[in-house]
This record gives sequence, C-alpha cells and structure tokens, in this order.
Amino acid sequence: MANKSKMDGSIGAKNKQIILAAAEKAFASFGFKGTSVQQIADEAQLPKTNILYYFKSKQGLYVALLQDIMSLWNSRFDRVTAADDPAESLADYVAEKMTMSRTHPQASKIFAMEVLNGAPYLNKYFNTEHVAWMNGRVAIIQSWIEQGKMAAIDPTYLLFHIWACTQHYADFSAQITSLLGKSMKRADFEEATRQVIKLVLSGCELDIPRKYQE
Amino acid sequence: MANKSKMDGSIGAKNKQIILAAAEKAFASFGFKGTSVQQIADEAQLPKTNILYYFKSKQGLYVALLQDIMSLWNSRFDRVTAADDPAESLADYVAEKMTMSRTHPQASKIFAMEVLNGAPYLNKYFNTEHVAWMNGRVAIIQSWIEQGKMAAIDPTYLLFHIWACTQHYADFSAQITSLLGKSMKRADFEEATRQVIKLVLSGCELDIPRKYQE
DNA sequence: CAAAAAGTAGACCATATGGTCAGTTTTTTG
DNA sequence: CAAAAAACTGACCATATGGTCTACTTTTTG
Repeated sequence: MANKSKMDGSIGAKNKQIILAAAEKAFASFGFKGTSVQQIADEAQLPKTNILYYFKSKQGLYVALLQDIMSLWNSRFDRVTAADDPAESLADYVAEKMTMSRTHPQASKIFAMEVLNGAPYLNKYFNTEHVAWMNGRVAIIQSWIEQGKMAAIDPTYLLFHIWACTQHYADFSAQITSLLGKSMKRADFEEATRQVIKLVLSGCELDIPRKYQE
Repeated sequence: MANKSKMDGSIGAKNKQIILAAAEKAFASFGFKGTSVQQIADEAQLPKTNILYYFKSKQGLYVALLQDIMSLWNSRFDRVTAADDPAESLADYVAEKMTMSRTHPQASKIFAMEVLNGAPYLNKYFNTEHVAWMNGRVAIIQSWIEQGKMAAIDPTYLLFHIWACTQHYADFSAQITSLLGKSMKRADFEEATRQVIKLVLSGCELDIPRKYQE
C-alpha cells in the first residue's frame, strides 16, 4: 500500500540498493562528515545528482542506511524463551554475532561510529525499542538463573560483554590484522568464535555445546 | 637539548595543552573530518590562527593528539613477568583499563575512531612497537600456561577480549547510558570492573584475587 | 633597554561540498 | 500511442573550511 512500484525490482529500487551499498562502504571508511556525496556517487558509478534524487539529502541517505543496518541486527536470540537452554542459546547468539562481524564488518563500523559520536540518530531507538528488547532478554536470562540453569551473572553486563567481544572483530579489524600479521579468514573467525563462546559460557558456568567444541 | 623553553611552563606549552584538550573533546565528538579548526578554537577560547600557529595543520594537531593518547595506554601490564601471578596481573590490567575508560573516555573514542577508519595514522605503530609489545605479552601468558598456572587459553584472543570489554565502556557509553537509564558513575564502573574480571578470570580458570571480590 | 624571538590576530583566499534548478530522456500506464 | 510519471543529468550556487599573509603586541634575552 505504502510503496507500490518502488520496492519492486524496478529500476528505482535497484538503484537505491546500489547507492546504499556504496554509501555503506564509504561511510564505514570515512565517517559521515568524511564522506562526500561525490565519493558515494563514484563508488556507485552514478552521477551525484542521481544520489540526491533518490535520497533527499546526505543525511537522509545516512539515516536510511542506519535503518537498514539496524534491521540486520535481528537474531534468533530475539525469540529465545525461559524454556530454552542457556548454553545453546548464548552460544548460538555469539556465533551469529561473530558471523555478522565477518560478513558485514562495514555495517558494524558505521553503527560503532554512530554510537561513538553520541548516537545522535539512534538515541530515540535506543530509548524505546532497544530498551524494550533489552528488558525482555534480561528477564529471560534472569529466569534461567532462577531456574538454576546458569550462574548468577548480571544479565545486562553479560550482554554488554558479548557485544563488546563479537563486534570487536569487525570494528577493530585494522588493529587485529596488524597484530596477527594477516587479515582474519573464515577459519580464523571460527576459532575466534570458539574462544568467545568459551569465555562467555565459562563466565556463566555453562558447558560448551557439542557443536562448538573444537 | 631539543626543546629548551617550549616544554616548560612557558606560555606556549600551556597553550598547547589547552589546545590538545580542546581538540580531544572536539575530535571525540565529531571525528577528524567532522571537527573544524574553528570549533577547536572556540573550545580553547583562542583565535583560530593561534591553533595553526602552534600546530602546523589540523592533521598535525590530530597526530600530536594521537601520540599523546597512545602514551596514556602505558600500564603496569607492560612490565609483567613470567614469575608474576596471572590472576592478579590480569585482574589488575582489566582494572587499569576500566579506570582509563572511566577517566579518559574521549581518548578511547578517538583511538577507536582511528582504528575503525583503518588506522591510517597508527598503522606504522601497530606494525612495529605494538606487535613487539604483543609478542612480549603473549610469550609471558604462554609461559604461565606452560607453568600450569592457568588454563590453556590462546593469549592473543584473551588480550583482544580484555580490550574489547574494557574499551566498550568508554566507546559505547551512549548506548549503555540509554540502556541503563543513567550514565555510569564511579560505583557502576567498579561493578562493571568486577564483572569483567570475573568473566576473564573464569575463562582462564583462575580464582579472583581477594581485592576484587565484592 | 634594545633587539630578537615568541605569541596574537584580522583579513583574505582557494577549494570542496551539499544541495537546487531546469531541462531532457526513458519508462509506465490508461 | 499519447500523456503522465519516473529517472537522469549538467550547470550552477551559497557556504564552510583549512590554511596563508601580514602586521601588531608581548615576552625573553644578551
């Protein structure tokens, strides 16, 4: 109803995707202010005016991109319940987040930059949907603790640390690449995933699910 | 010999400090490109030309600031030895890094932004001094493991995760503030520190030193 | 105390950049 | 197939910004 021919495979929708992809690449490398519309245009191989045709302004493009990125964050962990197994649920969540860091590092970087700068465009989201999500997750972890399924770890901090460790592999890849002497490949991410899972689960006094052992 | 009257309490040195402090605040909030020399001048309450008088260019000021920041990272962990106690050494390191996140969040943010953007100005440092530091620390942790003092955790990943968790509290403070409904005070940082120490040490199968229990 | 060095500051400029406009071409649709 | 809608694009503009130049004032020093 809202969007009739715009969301289809129509030429407009396709171009929007191209532009968003180009913007993601550029913003991740140079930040919002550091990226010019011209750069995005070059990356997208479209004239500059075309960019402004699809997105009212540079800021409009940025906000649209940010929205796109936030929807990527959706995970199976959103739908976990008190009846689920904490070890498997948490391990799966870590693994999913690590996969995101590997496959969408630019999205992670843009998100990080936005938060670093005080989250001017995400504050509203943080104070509404995100808090609600958080409360839901915390309640479930708390109930796992009360059921004696895992050690009494503050669920809020637990989530902070999962985010910190997993996102680190995307956000700080430049540092990691220097220190490892090579950029991380799929196998390295798998090893890193095992390490994070081990860390997180041992912090919760949980056993590592078979599928994540070695 | 190199600097005679410049490094003293002379008017020049004092102004440089004022400018660096102003630049730290501005760059942390808006990034390198997002910060104008005029903004820094306003923050420092000095005319713009004065900034360019002390630092050849905006980039020069940024590099000087980055150098300043890197020197802050020095820690007792730099001088730890194979004879030291891993539990105490690691717990102290985490505690020190958490204190840095609380007292110098802007420095942490600038560092994060630099790395996020591919570390253009830090790459040289990463590939030399930083690798050397890393190799030294990894060797010591490895020897702790060989001495049976701690579980066999990959030291490289261990350090990555310590950095990730501790720096997270500075870099993602905007998100944390929203989710906690208030900005973290000293007491919150102390609690967070205990949580990180618990996580890291349990990952290494180490007992928490008395001074960090409750 | 006079000369030199250091510090201060307004005027100015070249460039880059976000964004508008007006006109054209292509695609869709009744 | 013609009219309308969507897509495209070069020309243009106002503004912001990094940085220079020149001249003036204050501080240091021999």
